[in-house]
Amino acid sequence: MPSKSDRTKQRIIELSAPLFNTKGYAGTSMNDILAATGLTKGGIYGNFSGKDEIAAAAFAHSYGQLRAALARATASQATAQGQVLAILKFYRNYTVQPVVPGGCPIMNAAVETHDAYPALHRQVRAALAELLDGLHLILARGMASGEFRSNLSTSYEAEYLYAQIQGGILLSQTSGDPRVLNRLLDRLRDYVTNQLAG
Amino acid sequence: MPSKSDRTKQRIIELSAPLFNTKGYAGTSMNDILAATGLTKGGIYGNFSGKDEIAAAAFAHSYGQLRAALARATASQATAQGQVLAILKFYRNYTVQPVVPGGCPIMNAAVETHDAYPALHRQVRAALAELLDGLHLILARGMASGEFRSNLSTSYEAEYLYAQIQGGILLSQTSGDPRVLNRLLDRLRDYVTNQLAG
DNA sequence: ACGAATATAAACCAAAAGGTTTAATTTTCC
DNA sequence: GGAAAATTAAACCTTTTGGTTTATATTCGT
Repeated sequence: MPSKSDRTKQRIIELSAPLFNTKGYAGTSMNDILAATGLTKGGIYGNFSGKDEIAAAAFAHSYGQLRAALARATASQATAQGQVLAILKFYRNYTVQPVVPGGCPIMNAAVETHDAYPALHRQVRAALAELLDGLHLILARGMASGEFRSNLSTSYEAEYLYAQIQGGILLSQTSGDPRVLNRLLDRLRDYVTNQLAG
Repeated sequence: MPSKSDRTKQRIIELSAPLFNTKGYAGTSMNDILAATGLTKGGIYGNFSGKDEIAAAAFAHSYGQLRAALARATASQATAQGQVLAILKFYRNYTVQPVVPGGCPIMNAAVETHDAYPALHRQVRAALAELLDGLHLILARGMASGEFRSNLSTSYEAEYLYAQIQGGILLSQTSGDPRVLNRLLDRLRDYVTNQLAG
C-alpha cells in the first residue's frame, strides 16, 4: 500500500501535469498548482523541492500516459503492420481528445524547453528518442518477418512517420480543424500498406 | 523619414522578437525587454500599452521576417516546381540557422498560445493560414501550367508538405540533429519531382 | 531659435511570484 | 494506544512581476 505522502505526491503530479501541458512551464505558477490540488505551500514543498521538480515529474507522468496509451493501442495487434496502423488510428482526432489536456506533451515541452530549460529539455529529448525507437523496432520486426520491404531504413521511416504525425497535430491544433491531421493519417495509412508493405 | 518614436518602436520590436521566440511569451519579462533594448520603463510604455501589445507586434515582425525570407527564396524561380523546391531548400538546416533566433515563430507561438492566449493565437492561426495558402497557390499555378499532375488537391498537398516541414523542424530541434529535417526535405524533393510533377 | 509636442529616465507602487519557517496534525510502527 | 516520524497548514519573507507617475530632455514644425 502506498504511503500517504506517496499518494499526495502522485496527486500533485497528476493534477499539475495538465496545467503544465496547457499553460506551459513558465506560465504555470505555484498558485495554480495550489489551486488545482487544494493544498497549501507546505503540502507542496514537503513533497517536492520546488517548481522544477514538479515540472519534471509532471512531464514524466504526461509522457508515461502517452506511452501507455500507445502501448494499449498496439497491444491487440500481432503483426508489425497492424501495430503501425494502430498507432495511426490512435492519433485520429488527437487534437480533440489528447491523452493529456493541452495536446501532445512531447511537442509542447519540446518547444518551450528548447532554449530555456536545459534539464527539462534533456528529459523531452530522451522521451522523443524512446518513442522513435519504439516505432523503429516495430518497423524492424516487420521487416524481419517479411511484412515490410526488406530494404527499409527503419529509423528513417520512423522519423518520417512521426514527423508527419507531429506536424499534423500542430496544423490541426493551430487551425482548429482536426481533419487536417486525419487527412495526413489517411495518407500515412496508404503509405504503410502500399509503400512499406510487400 | 521615420520619426524618432517610430524608430524606437521598431527597435523595441526587433530586439524583443528574438526574446519572445526563444523564451516564450510567459517566459519573457518586461525586464528582459528593458535589458535587451537598453531602455527604461517609460521608454517602453510611451510606445506600447503593455507586454501584450509588444508580443503581438513582435510576432507580426517574426512572421514578417519568415514570409520575406520565403519570398526571397522563391523570387528567382519562374516555375511553380522551382518555387516549391526553393522553399524546401530554404528550410535545409533551418534549425541551425533560423530566420529568427529560437526556431520557427509559427510553431513556437502556436504551441504556447494554443490554450492560453486567444488573441495571439488568432494572429498565429492567420499567419499559418496565409503560409499554407501561399503554398497552395503555387501548387495550383503549377497544376494550371501543366507542371504538376492535373488531379491534385492543392490545398491538401500544401498541408502535407508543410506538416512535414514543421514536424521535421520539431524533431531536429528536439534531437539536436539537423539531419533529421534534411532527410525529410530530401524525401519531399523526390515527392515533388516524382509524384507531383508530370 | 523658439515653444509645443513628444520621448525618455528614474523613482515609485501594488500585486504576485517562488520560497521558508513554525506550529499543528496525521501516520506509522511497536 | 502512545511515542516517534512524517506530513500538512498557515503565516511570513524577499524578489520580481507588470504597471504608473513625475520630472527632465529631446524632437520637430514654424
